[in-house]
Amino acid sequence: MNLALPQIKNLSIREQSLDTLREAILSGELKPGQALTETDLARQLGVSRAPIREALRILNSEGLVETIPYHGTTVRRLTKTDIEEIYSMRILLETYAMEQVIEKCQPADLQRLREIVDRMVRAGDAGDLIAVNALDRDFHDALIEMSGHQLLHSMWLMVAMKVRQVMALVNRRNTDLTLIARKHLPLLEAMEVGDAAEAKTILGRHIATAGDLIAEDWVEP
Amino acid sequence: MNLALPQIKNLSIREQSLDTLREAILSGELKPGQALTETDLARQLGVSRAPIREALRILNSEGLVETIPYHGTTVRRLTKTDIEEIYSMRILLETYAMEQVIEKCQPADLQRLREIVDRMVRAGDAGDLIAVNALDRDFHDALIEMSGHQLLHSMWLMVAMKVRQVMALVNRRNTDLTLIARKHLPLLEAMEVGDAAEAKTILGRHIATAGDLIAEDWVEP
DNA sequence: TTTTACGTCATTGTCTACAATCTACAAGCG
DNA sequence: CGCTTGTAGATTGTAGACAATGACGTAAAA
Repeated sequence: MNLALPQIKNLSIREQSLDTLREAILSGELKPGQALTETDLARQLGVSRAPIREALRILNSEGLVETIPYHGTTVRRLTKTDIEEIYSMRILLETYAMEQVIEKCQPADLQRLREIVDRMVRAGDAGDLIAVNALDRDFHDALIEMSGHQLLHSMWLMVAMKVRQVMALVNRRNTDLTLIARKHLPLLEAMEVGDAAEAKTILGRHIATAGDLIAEDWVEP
Repeated sequence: MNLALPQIKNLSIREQSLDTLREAILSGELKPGQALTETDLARQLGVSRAPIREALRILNSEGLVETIPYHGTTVRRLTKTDIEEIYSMRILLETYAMEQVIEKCQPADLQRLREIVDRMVRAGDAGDLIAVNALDRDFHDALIEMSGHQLLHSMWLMVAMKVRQVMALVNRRNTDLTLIARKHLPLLEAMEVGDAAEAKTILGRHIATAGDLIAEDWVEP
């Protein structure tokens, strides 16, 4: 018997609340400084306070919200220093992953990355900003994943979340999409010839310039 | 009026429970695989389940425990791979911190480190294992802190917790205390002359050998 | 006018009771 | 005997009520 029935997912209310709130924060729907009162959230999501509280504790330990006892929970504010730290940590984690991946040098991995970049280039030519961003995330996510380093991956998830949030909050200046996509090409080439030093340099610069652009005209509300 | 009265700490029950449980895990009192039933914990700590649950959610997102829905929470098991990952991450984070610290080169920082090492050497000569360990932690903690990188610090806290747990669980072979303490001396010298490359190399080896010793004869229960 | 004391209100912290779910084992059926 | 199905016990998930705390405004006193 195999009817290909869809898996029934029965996530707990806590998990659903957590996902909803986190998504709202990362998408910029909930802005830094915004107060999150448990009662309101519970009413809005149609649940009781208990699962909301547990979700908020998790978001707190993820560094997305801040809680002051008996005072309230707010979406964590992002300073310019935060941005710089996020991007410097990105460089550290990703270049390390790059090193590990090149060391193992699995052809299948390289092909997977190349496919992502190809699609990114096509999306860039088509002017599809959203697709380019999604594929860019996929690329860097894949890189970390391919390192096979679980702890690295979990740390990177934290940083990647904050990157998403920053990207959602920043007033995107008219960026050259085709340029972003094509910037990944020399990186891929360095990986294919196994030049770890070159690949790390390119990747580092790639991330640093992206971070600098954002940190440069970051205005704190 | 200044009676030097001790500060009255009125931490929430959740925080107290969290600290208690975390300490129990990191000290090895609660061993990997150990089941943590909310009702039992609540009864033992003399509180209700609600704050216990919130504490467990936090420990879960810190990676110290694992929760399976409707099944229970257990202390996370540590595999040999986990150990290797923990120590490789330590190297990555600490060498980066070292780079940052040397770049800024504050004499006061160096002096602070030297004081810690001096005390460590003395404790080593006195055969005080506990003091040596505490001072070793202080040293590496100070190094990270002096980098002034908050995000780095928060990530390092996660790794440092797991290091503590591993250290508590491993059957310590009769290590040469004076050797451990004195191993920090060449590191300090490299820092004082501002030789970043040398300092990073020494630090990396220092941590790697410590990790290898532990990973080597790690037996999973 | 300034300062202090106090009461009100909103919000979080905690507790208890009840519902939902899982595991394991026993009972029914071929 | 083997498989499925039902049931019991334990554990987690959720809800709602109540207590504790802190902020703010108001009024009384210096």
